[in-house]
Amino acid sequence: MAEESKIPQHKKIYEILRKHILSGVYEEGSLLPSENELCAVHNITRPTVRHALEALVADGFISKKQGKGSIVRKPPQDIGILSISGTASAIGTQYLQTQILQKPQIKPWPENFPFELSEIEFESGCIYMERLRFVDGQPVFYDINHIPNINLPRFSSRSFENKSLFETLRNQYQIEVKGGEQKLKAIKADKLIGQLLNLPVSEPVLSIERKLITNREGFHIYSTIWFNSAKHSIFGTF
Amino acid sequence: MAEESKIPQHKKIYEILRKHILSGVYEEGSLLPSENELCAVHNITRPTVRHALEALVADGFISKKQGKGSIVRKPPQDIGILSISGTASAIGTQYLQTQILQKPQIKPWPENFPFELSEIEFESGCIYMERLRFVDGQPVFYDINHIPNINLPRFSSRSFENKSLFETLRNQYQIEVKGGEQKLKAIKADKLIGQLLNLPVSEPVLSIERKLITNREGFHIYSTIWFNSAKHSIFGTF
DNA sequence: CTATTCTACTTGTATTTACAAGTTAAATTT
DNA sequence: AAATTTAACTTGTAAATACAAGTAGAATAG
Repeated sequence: MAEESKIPQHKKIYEILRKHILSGVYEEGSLLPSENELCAVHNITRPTVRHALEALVADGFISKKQGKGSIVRKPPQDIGILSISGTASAIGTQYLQTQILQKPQIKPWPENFPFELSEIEFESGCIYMERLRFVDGQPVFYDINHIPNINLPRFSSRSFENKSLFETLRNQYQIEVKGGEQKLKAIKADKLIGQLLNLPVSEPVLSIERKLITNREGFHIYSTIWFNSAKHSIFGTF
Repeated sequence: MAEESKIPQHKKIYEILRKHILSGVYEEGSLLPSENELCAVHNITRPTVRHALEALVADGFISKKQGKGSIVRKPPQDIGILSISGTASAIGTQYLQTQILQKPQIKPWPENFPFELSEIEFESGCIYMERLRFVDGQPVFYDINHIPNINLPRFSSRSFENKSLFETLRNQYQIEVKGGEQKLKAIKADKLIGQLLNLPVSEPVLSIERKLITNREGFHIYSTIWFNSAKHSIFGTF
């Protein structure tokens, strides 16, 4: 047989599965054939199949669950149009100063919370905090955070002045952000935002609402961020 | 020896290397110990080491080069503060209509182009195109694209009405977007942008400037996008 | 009928082995 | 001295194998 295959096996399997997911052969939420089935069908070994599947996981086409299988996800259609991947550093922490406007405080969830909460999240109440962050002495962004008060001993007494909230969660509580969703908008600054960010009212401000998914099932972090983009941009690599 | 290790080996190696990169044991741009060295030091096998390294690649801590080694990257510090990862679908292509304002056209690069170009990019000129995109009959975003005119036969005669520019590049030319950088701002609409997006002048508009890195070395895609966020948000999962 | 156990699946972890292919610098040849 | 070849690295691909661990449904015991 003529070996026209310069592309590796795992890449071929990746491409086949990717195409099938995008073209709807496998429906969203359904299971991919098991790794052993894929081995048999394509006549390759399991490590190779797993290599392909890991790439599909990394690219968001599937998620895997031990004992169950590989679940087809909503495909990241329209890739690149406005989409962003990877991890970005906004401005660089070294020049970023943080002022805590509201120390972590246990409260009930606000009414009309823009995201749907699970029962356990709702019953546990939330930890609320507000921060204002400065670059070169000028306020650049203001963020409020809602975190479910589930198994976070001593959290509200920790300092977040110079530490990243997320590094603390990772190091002290083994909570890692796995992904999330967000909405971006350009809006006019209202009176409060204008005051905080030192901007005239109705100047454009970038607003981000996000829900972050963590490695703890049902544990989400909710943030709203207002960004003063007059003198700075949000810069990100991905 | 007491086996207190419930966490897998590859995860342990990942954590060790991650910590060392973040704490500056390995400088940016330098090489990690080779896979075989890591095997010897930690007394594990190469597939396990590679598993850990693949995770580091996925998380942006290193990049790898065959024959050379694993290169330490600028760590994605400040993860989560304003950072975005994964792949997002902005609005969903099914409701998105595209109007080509300027068909792909070969031009020299504009003066004062905001990004630095490689010599080969500059000498080849660029393919320029403008699109206006609609949701529910209303203009939602306007984008201009600069693509280096390197080995893209028949490109300027292709239709992009209903296809994603990026899908075309992937399917017809095997060009894949591997990453990139971008700047986001909230700005006031000027006269032109206001006209195109059907907005009063000085309404807030979201602007994105991006440089995309592809699997072709030295081949980048440059885009500027203006987004009307009055009635829609940019929504993304990651 | 209910609760438990078992079994047959699934993916997860890990070793061992072998060769291919790209990179770099030393050794050799011209 | 310069160009070429070689050797010693590096990561990339891929097989064969084994067992661990989670899931779900069937079989069983109460």
